[in-house]
Amino acid sequence: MYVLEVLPLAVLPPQVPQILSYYHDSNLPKGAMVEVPLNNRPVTATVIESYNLDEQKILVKKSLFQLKKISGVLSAEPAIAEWQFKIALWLAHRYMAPLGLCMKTVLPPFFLKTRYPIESVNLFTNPAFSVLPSWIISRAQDSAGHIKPLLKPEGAEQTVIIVPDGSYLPYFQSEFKDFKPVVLTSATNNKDYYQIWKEVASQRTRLIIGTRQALFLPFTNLKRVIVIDPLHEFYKSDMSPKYWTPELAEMVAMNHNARFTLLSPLLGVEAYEKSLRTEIGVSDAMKLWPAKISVIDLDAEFKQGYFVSALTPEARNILCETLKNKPARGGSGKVLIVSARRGYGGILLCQRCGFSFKCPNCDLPMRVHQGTALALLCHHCKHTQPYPYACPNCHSAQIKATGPAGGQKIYEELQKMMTFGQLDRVPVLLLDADVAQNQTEEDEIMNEVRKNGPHILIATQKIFSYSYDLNFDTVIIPQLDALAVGSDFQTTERLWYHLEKLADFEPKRMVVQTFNQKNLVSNLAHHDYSPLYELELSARKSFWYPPFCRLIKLTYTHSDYRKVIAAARAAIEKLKMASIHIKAQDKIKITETSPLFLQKTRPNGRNHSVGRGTGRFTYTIIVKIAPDFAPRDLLRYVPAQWLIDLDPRTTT
DNA sequence: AGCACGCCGACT
DNA sequence: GTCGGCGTGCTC
Repeated sequence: MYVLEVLPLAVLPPQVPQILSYYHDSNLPKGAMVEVPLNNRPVTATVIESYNLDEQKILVKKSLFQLKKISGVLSAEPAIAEWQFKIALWLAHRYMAPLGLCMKTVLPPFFLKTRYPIESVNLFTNPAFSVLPSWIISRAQDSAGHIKPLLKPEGAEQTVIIVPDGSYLPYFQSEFKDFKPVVLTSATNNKDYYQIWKEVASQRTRLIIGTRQALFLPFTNLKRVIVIDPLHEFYKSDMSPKYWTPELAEMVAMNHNARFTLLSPLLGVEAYEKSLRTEIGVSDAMKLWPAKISVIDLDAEFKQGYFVSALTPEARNILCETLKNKPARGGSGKVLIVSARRGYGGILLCQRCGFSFKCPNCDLPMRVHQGTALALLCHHCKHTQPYPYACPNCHSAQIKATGPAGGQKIYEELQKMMTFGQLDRVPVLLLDADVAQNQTEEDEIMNEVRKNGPHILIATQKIFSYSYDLNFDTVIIPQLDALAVGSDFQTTERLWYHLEKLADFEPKRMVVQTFNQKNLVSNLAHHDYSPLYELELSARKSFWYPPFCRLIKLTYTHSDYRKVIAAARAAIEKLKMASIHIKAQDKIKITETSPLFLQKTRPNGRNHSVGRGTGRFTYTIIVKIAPDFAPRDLLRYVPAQWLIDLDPRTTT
């Protein structure tokens, strides 16, 4: 009789051991696949270790519980390679995620459906995390031009280029077509995926371009890992394990002793800080801001009473000029207006009593939208209701929309200008989540924009994905401040990032309207970041934010308000006790927020049908820990059912 | 996370 | 009587 230590490919709660023991009548190698009974249901599992029961004299565990027999063998040969185990372990450890889930994340979608080649090349001869410089090029303009010198077409060396999402692919695919790249995305079907897998394993492929799952391919001679636009928010996985793709990419690069390169429009505060301490190479290919920037002070405009439309008179003039002077200046006459919001305008407020119109489901402010008529739409649950004509609280008719103008409002303003002959008639296009509900619709709009001749495109942040293969003569930001609303300690950094991304459109003119960021913009124009980083770092230091601490986001969701409060109290109490118990009070800070009412996201089984409301409450606890404190030591005490997000992207 | 078990209300 | 909703607890 043998005992198998197996890892079930299922989600096990963090406080339960992730590796379980079963009986089997024969020996099985690591990576073999079995089916085991887990809580009376069959689950696939992979063998981690097996030993002969007779040889193992000290089986203390045996007294604690009755071992069960495995219910079947799916593959007596290893189906999971050592390198896949290694990545899964790293993910589980780094992000405090269930190991079985991490294993599943690493495996290809055709796993157990088709036999696939198991890695035979002896990898990982290097000690983990050997010191290897990370190269950061803080300029993404002409990305392909920066990458090409790194690639060597001869030999069998492999390079992987990681992009945030599929919209980056056409540009890179065509730029590197001489290298015959294979492309892997979440849209790749199983058959193609399998083909790519085999080609990569046999070193027939030298260049792989893909989204994050390309990091799980069976590289055999990986020499370069390049991450495009590493500050992009899409790089944070929204499903557990919530890994940060550039970090995973760096781990993969280290395992293969490959050169690791980040290509970003902005270095970023944390990388800047890292570059002060370590030997990472930073190369900034961008010395001058390409555009002539006009900064317009919205405060002053407001005081003068001109502030009635999304575009100030100066912005309108520059817009008119761009369209008029296009042939003379040899430009394309294309204008991009970056709107912060979907829809028509901001939120609705009663001017008399201050009543604000909130979503009956979510308790979040409704946004003004323009359909066949003006209406209110909840951006969270899509609930819609007619535009009110009076305040339901005080019956006053003085209802006013406040907040930044949405794309629809800007569109309307431009149409008016054209009707009154203030602006040349050119096609005006709108790109936001309302107009482009799927990729096909988005492609249609973007193809229209790419056509020759002047266009005005009003777009939300969606447009940033196209910064590699699109140019605009003029870029207008009606309200810069609004691009970072809802952000937290990273607000300033996000604004720098957005501005630098806009520079990738290589505009000749840029108009930035802002309330609070006048100095920021003029500093950017000189492209002198060090003082900005130093200032930002000192702010982060005094408020104890990354990189001076690490953040952990804990969330609890339930439909019953009282349960959320009770769970939050209990969790906070437990964590505080624990930090005293492990004598780490000075390394841990626990921040509690107020519960937020949210629309339920998925109607899954239990836990949410108390009362007749459809909503769910979410409570967020932010824990700050010192960088040298091991998160595991505290997170052991987090009660079950709390979601753990280590190094979260946002704190809300 | 799933899924079984077990306890109280409606109904052929 | 028992069917089934849903709260509770466990996973070698």
